[in-house]
Amino acid sequence: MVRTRFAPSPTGYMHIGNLRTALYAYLFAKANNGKFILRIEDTDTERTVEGVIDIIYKTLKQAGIEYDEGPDIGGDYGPYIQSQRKDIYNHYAHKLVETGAAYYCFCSKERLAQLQESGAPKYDKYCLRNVSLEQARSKIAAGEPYVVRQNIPEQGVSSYTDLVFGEISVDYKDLEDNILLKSDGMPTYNFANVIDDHLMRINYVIRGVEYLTSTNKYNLIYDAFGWERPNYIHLQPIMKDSARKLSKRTGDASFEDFIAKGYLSEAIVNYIALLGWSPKDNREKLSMRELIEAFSIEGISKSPSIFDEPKMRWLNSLYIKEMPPQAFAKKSKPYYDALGLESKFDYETLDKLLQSRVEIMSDIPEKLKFLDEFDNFDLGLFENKKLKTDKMIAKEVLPKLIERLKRIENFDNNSLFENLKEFSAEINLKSSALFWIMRIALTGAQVTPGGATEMAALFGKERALERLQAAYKRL
RNA sequence: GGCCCCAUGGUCAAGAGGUUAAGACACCGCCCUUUCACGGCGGUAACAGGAGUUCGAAUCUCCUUGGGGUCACCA
Repeated sequence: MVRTRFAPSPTGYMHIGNLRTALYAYLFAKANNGKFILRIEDTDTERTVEGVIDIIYKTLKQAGIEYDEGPDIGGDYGPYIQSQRKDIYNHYAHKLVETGAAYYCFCSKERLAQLQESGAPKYDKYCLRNVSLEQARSKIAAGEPYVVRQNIPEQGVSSYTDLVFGEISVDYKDLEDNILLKSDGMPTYNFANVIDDHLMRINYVIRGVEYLTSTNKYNLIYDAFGWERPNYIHLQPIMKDSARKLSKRTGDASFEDFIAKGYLSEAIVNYIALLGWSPKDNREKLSMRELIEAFSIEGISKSPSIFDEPKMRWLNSLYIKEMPPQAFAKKSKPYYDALGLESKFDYETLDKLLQSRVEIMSDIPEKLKFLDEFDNFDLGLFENKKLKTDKMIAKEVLPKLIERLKRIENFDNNSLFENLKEFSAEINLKSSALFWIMRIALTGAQVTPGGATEMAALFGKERALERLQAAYKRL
């Protein structure tokens, strides 16, 4: 049974890179009928931010990434919050010391700082060499603060096979005796991840490349306990540009920012799935179901990928177009309300016009700008070289058009269109030219979410005539 | 700087010794058309550089260059 996990530390908002890591771990588990576990890594009490755990729950839920075990839903291997597992880490830390794979260290921060200043490349194993286990135990019994350090062999090479990068070997001399258990009794990531992954039966560890090299150290701990090492899948980061990682700190959008911007969660998930992984076929648009079916390690990229919002926009527009009208209505309403359109316009009509033209929901205000920016539009817009229209022709046509419209009862798009098409023949003007003039006079905008008759229908007879008259007056 | 990793168009990416080097986004053009959008058709654009190996290299090896990661009582 494949078991993967997503193990965020609750230190800030969930950004796109984190979400993608969670997504891949989820997809891999589900692609193999396995389990996906959520674990909260809050061992750094300083950096832990209140309330972030809820954001994590919420974001995963919203993104459709369902975990089988986790803090809020339980499971057989809990607790799933590291700060609640302190005793477990302590137990194993002392056990590890007994095996010789770790040792107690009493060095002060000052000595450590001095060591570093003196140019030492890493910790010098002072306490391993100068403090016997018995001495250490009595110091601890006496209440002296201590940490537990990993005892990295002084010679040799460590290696393992990453499922995407292949064999990764590192010389032990390039590895440091990192702290496993801090003086506050909390474990560091270096220790907790191993203990928990083993205890929680995680057999595929999927995480960022920043752990690619240090995984060699973690394997030493598995070995010391006689535990089976998991499989590893390391992921390159998502970049803002070729030099910078995407990060909340540099003001890059988080999942919820994109949601707020009017992206659909399905589109975001779809897009980030494709950033660093590709299916064997050419599909670009995949549902969660399809992602699960298509996901495989071979498709994972070995190089970082740059986040490209225009492509996500395009994907989003695909999802918007296929939304049921009611779903679109639900999303568009807040935007209409914010523009103060309530009771002025028929939302259903607006929806029909906009659903195929909007890429992300927040495009709506821009697309509807012509509704209130009308009075002083540029009269030069009447000029259209291809259709051979200009102000003069508009001035000539508009009064006739107004008279004609006055006599039309049905102000729905189709009736208007048929009627005015005939009208254009009667006055001997190309229908496209007539519609151009009419649309400009009606909206004052070069670009509108629909043609002349659609705009007229949107305004309704009374307001359409008012606008046409106002435009005529200015000519 | 030491160590580890990576390198195909502007971006995402197929490609695993022999291809006219896919496809998508973006961009440009044409068509459709009551504007715009959608849709359809087409176009511009890439194997970082240099040595090898080989009959043959985007694919294998080495070097250079560029980029990323890592060297915390952070994860």
